Amino acid sequence: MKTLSRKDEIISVASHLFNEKGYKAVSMRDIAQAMDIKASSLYNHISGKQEILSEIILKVAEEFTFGMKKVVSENSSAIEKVEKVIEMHIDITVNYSEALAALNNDWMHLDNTDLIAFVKMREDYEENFRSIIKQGIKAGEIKQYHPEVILFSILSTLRTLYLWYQKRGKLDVNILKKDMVSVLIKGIL
Amino acid sequence: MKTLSRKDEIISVASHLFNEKGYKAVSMRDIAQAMDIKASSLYNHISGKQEILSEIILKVAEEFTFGMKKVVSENSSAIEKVEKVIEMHIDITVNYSEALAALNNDWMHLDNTDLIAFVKMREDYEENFRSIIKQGIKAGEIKQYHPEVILFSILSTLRTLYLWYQKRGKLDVNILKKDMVSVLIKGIL
DNA sequence: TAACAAAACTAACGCTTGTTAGTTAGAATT
DNA sequence: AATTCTAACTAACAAGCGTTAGTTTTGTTA
Repeated sequence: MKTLSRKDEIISVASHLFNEKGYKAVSMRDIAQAMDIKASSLYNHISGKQEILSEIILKVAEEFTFGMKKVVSENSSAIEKVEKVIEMHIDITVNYSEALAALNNDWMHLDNTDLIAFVKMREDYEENFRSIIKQGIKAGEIKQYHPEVILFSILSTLRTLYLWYQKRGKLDVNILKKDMVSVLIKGIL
Repeated sequence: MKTLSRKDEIISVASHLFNEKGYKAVSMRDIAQAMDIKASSLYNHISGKQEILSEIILKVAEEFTFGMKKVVSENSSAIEKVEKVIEMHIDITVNYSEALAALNNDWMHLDNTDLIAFVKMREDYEENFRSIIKQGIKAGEIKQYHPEVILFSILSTLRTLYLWYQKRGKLDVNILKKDMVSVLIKGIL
């Protein structure tokens, strides 16, 4: 196991604090204090507060983008693809649960190019998911509900999962996958 | 139609700004500027920034508490109660969509007694919902999934609804209710 | 052990924050 | 007409913010 670089430590500590109070409510002095150093020392490792935020958010956003790309390229039914997306979400949630707080609540504090990049990734992601659902409806695999309502319903649950995962003490991943797939899929078959 | 008091105007403007950027990212000067007055003038109507936040959040939280109390006291099946809860959520979302942003994302910035009161209301609310679901499972109306997973899945969707309602341009309430009830209920029958 | 790099420190900067004090202009009430 | 109320204003405060410059400590390598 590789040891964390000092920069990675900062990002990890910051993720934890952002998760609790949000980006704007956490100061550089807060982050430094949690590491038992002074705020100015942080600047030996990172260029500023913005860099911390964008590293946290964009890293996870890229995971989602990559995962979705993989699912879309697969040769399988729409329902199977939806299952894969659900499982991907759960895997990312388990590995990055604190970063997901920043991604969900603080993305609007990204600046300029990072903000644009993030919004684009998010829109593309949703559009890909929407396509899978539409395909499934057309193929008769999925009920004829408004695709937007199905998309919204599933995505809301997946995007909020990090909160419940943190609260209900780190549930078993495989059980979680099985239950979530059941509950989210059975309703649309 | 009663005209808004100056205090209510402040709360309305603040809700809008909190909805866009979050409580900590909005300054008293921002709120004042949006009303074309100076920040210090706000203090003729409210005691401070904290009061604005707690008025926004607690008012909606009490709506939820009241609505849930009403549903619980009804003499109807578990599934009917779940339907009522969904419809109540949609009604509140339509009437307070901007306040819901603060309730969901900024509740942790409430202080002392307000924070305690809010967390209690939230826990009670979830516990009531959980009971309805457990009843429904015991009565054979609802599938034998883990109650926590059903609770989480439905509640996530309802709690995030305000975001979609804002984005997809104010959908028709009755259509929304019908679709949401279908999608959320059919999966657990 | 001398040299070098990594990572901490102190001190301070200009700016923004929530809030207070004291004042003023206009409207409503007596 | 005199008084009170409402709601705005200017000016300032102490504290906190992100960040920079320059210096010192720490640990590794030659």
